[in-house]
Amino acid sequence: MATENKYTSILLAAKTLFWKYGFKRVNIEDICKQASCSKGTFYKYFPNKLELAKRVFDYVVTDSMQSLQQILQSNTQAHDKLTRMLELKLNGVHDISQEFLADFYNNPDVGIKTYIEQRTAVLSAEIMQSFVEAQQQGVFRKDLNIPFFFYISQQLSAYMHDPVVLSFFDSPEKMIMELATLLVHGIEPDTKQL
Amino acid sequence: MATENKYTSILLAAKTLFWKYGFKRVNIEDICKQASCSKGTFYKYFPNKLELAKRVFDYVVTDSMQSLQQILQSNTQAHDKLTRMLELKLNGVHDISQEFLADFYNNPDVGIKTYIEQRTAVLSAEIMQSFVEAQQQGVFRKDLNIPFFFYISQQLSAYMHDPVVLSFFDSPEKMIMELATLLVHGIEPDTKQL
DNA sequence: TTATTTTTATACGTTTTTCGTATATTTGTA
DNA sequence: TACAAATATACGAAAAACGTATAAAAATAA
Repeated sequence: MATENKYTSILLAAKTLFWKYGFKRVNIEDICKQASCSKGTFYKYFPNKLELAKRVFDYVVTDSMQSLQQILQSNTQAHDKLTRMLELKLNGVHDISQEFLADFYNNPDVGIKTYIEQRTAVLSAEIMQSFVEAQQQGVFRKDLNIPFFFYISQQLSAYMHDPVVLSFFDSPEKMIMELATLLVHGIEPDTKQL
Repeated sequence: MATENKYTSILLAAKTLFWKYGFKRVNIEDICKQASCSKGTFYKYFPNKLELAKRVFDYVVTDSMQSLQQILQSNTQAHDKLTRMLELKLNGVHDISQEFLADFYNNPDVGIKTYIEQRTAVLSAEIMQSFVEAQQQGVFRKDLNIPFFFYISQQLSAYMHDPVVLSFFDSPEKMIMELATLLVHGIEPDTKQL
């Protein structure tokens, strides 16, 4: 209970700092300070910073994956699903600090490169599967090219932080709405029927 | 010419990195990389990181001060001036990375604390003087308490990054407009006349 | 071109920071 | 009171950053 909380608070503290400053700019004592724990407690739960980063990475990936599943399986319109998906990327996996990924990825540790590649591959496969299942349930039109759509929506969501793009809208939320509306006209089963 | 450009590019690179990560998280080679120069060139123009930070601090302060002067002396309504002033703080001095200031300020270097205090005192005096002059030119009502108003507007602008406050508005820009409008009703010479 | 200056790349010894471990003390809890 | 968990702190070892020096490369001027 209490240990679970300590563990989680370290995980969350690390996530916050890694997202903000990247991997190599953050040291263990920064994390301890943020998590309000001592160094001893940290090393009780995590062997080192790299392992911590792996678990943070896993945590975020798993968390985002669950959120995505929930969205896809929720009983709402495609438009609403899409809106929430785009919002999810804004705060989730896709928004992983570039520095964090770069630092993490460029680590001389031999295993880390393949680790991320495998983990990412599994995640992509799972996401794709979720889309396929949602498609089978009639969320998207039957002949929609899922991988293509997934790629396009990812590319578009990258623009969400672009100041120039954002300047076209009153708020990021409105941009997301616009984007969702735009995409839905191509994927909504009610509008486009075979 | 070229030396001026190199010097400036280092200054701007340092500003960017300090704003993003704070003082102590950034090292010389990060700055060199960002400024596309070698370590040798860096040490040609700057004796060390602390002196660099001082000059960055000076640069930003001077730059913001000039912008403020321009705004106060521009031929526009008080409302417009105020809007632009609040926007200025959003991107300028007031928005100096908290980490940067904290790191910078907490530096064990003996001189740094008094340095910032003096520099800030001078800046405050100059800003106050600018306000007084603007008041004499009829920008604000004659009996407005300038120091009080300055303090209040600074306090309010601190809220501009508060997510909760921002949630009341569609965009930060709208919040600034609201805030300016709110304040103007108390300071606009046309509305409130003796 | 040649001479001069500027910049780069890199190696280096020194200092500082960070790592990970260990231990005594304090805190919270059956 | 006993026991487990967390803290604070000290420590040596490893890594990173500092600041200097120098030779090669690039840019600039005569």
